[in-house]
Amino acid sequence: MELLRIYECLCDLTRLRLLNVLAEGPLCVCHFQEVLGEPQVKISKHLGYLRTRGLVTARREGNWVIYALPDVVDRSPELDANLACLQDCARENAVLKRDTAKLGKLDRSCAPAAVAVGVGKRGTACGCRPGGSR
Amino acid sequence: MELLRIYECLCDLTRLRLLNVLAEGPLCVCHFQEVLGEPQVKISKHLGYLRTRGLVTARREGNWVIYALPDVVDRSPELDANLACLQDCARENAVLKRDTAKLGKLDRSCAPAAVAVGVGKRGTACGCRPGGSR
DNA sequence: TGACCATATTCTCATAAAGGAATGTAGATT
DNA sequence: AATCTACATTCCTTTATGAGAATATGGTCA
Repeated sequence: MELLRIYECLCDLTRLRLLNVLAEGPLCVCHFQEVLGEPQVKISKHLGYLRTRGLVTARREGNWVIYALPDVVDRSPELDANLACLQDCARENAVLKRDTAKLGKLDRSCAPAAVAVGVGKRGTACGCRPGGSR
Repeated sequence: MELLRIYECLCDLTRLRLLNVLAEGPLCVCHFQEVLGEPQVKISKHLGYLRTRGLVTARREGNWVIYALPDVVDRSPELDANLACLQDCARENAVLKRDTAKLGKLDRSCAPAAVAVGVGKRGTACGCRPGGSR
């Protein structure tokens, strides 16, 4: 039951926050770390969880990995409905709103737009400094 | 976070089926048993789970207990949105559709409509025979 | 090649959740 | 009072889930 898999993805706070942030556009792992303020393992594992269940996609871009929601045409009706519902609910939710606000204040140096402009070629370090990997 | 509690309720198949059936109207436990084809403990425990989290209400009616979705005015926006979303998704889901169809074929002798008509007074056994409690 | 950066995986532990058997309970019937 | 019916709870076992520390991987840069 695909619907059930969707809800299993939604029933954890960290994953809810990840999906909420992703609704604003694709993002790399280090920016998730910064926005959520959670350690790298945690972020990475939950992104992996979402990925294996088809709730997000991932592509490598130089040193970092960009996660995104599936293209609208690729979404099942259930997924589409639930992502929309989550968006609705997020507007009344303190935690999710705070994350979204925090995201807005970042200069997303490794967001796909920036990457497309050539950051990938020059390969300067990613803009965010959540304290590094360890 | 209330939204999270909702998703925690939705991330189990049995509970999903219970809520889906409840969308058709209030129902007693023995009818849930019959529609889902699951043992009494399982049904009862999951209804308890939903109840403590405010996803359903329960009232005693003679020998049996009638469960229902909260009145629309009592629902949080999040709950309302997600119940509506579930309804949408249910229309494309084999298991949920089958449950709903099976429910339609029951004569719900202990449904509140019937109870209001006086079955409670006479107290004949409930229409369903899922094999009894043990 | 070797250092480095961003990310993923493995191991381990603690906690939670689901299922079933057996038993308890509230209210109705006789 | 004894019994029955519908439902809830307790106890136990099994399985799943989440978290963190440590380590590995894939790609980049000097």
